[in-house]
Amino acid sequence: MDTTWTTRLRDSGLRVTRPRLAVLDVLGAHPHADADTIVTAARAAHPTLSPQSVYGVLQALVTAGLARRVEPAGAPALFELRVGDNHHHLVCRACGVVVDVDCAVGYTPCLTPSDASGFVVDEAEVVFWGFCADCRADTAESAPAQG
Amino acid sequence: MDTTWTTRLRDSGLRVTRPRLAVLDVLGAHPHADADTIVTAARAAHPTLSPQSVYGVLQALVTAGLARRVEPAGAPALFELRVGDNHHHLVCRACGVVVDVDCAVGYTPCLTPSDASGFVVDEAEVVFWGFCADCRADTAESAPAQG
DNA sequence: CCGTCTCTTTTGACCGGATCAAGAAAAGCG
DNA sequence: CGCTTTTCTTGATCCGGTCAAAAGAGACGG
Repeated sequence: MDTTWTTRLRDSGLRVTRPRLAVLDVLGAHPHADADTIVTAARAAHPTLSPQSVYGVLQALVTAGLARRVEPAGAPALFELRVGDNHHHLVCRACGVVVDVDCAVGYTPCLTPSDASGFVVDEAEVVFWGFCADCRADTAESAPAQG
Repeated sequence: MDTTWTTRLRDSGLRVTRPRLAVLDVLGAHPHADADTIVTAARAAHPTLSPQSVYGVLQALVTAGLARRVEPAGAPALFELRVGDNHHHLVCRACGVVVDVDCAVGYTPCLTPSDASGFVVDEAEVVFWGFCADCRADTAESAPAQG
């Protein structure tokens, strides 16, 4: 995979460095990792890696279009490598786990709001909130009824 | 309006206090205000109001279902009074202005992801990102092409 | 293969938004 | 009016993330 990442970094005009390869490798293994998780996991490959370096790497990757930043409300930012496809996220209110989902109707039904109010919309970000199978079982007796 | 708020607070089991009425009044005038804006504006009616008090009031309102908290990525949390209807938001990447939009198809087309992966979904949060009419005019020559 | 330049990483301080905890004040009720 | 409970105030604290300067490593030319 390092070969692939090397190519992709070069194609994006970015230098190939150990911190970047380490972060990319972690993102490949953890599809929705937050910065702290990335730091911890990436240190397996690069023990002296600092949190700030990871922030720098992530920002470079996002700017280059190699990674995408997702910020669920009330949670630290997550990073993922799947870019370019219009997929969305399913977030568990209890454990915070994030799962990718394709848009409900196949193409992009939500990309056109009923009234754009003069806006030029370039992205529709959809977050489905709920409870995953595991947490639903755990909290079956005290499920909050919302909305 | 105070009369209405008084009734709604009582109906929700909350005591009627000046800070709460002040915050509700501000939310009525600013449909998508952040905490800082609320503090500043509410001080017109209650000069000694502290930021922490506003946070407390907002949390109480959200818990009681009188207000809703919205957290666009990269921006401080916003609060709005429109609750219960399944409306979404249009956010300008340049100036940050937020506009309400009804869901594209009238009812809730996005509430059912194609594959829920065992999740029980209770809310679909949709954020449309783009540029508002004013900012589109301002940045017409350097519009970023994304996605 | 080495020197040089530029981009990255590292280190450290710093910032804003938000939360937590304890005492003072006010709302609600009899 | 006085009591009880909720709420507001005050202050400290936490966390994720950013900013700036200096050390280090990648990439290109010789």
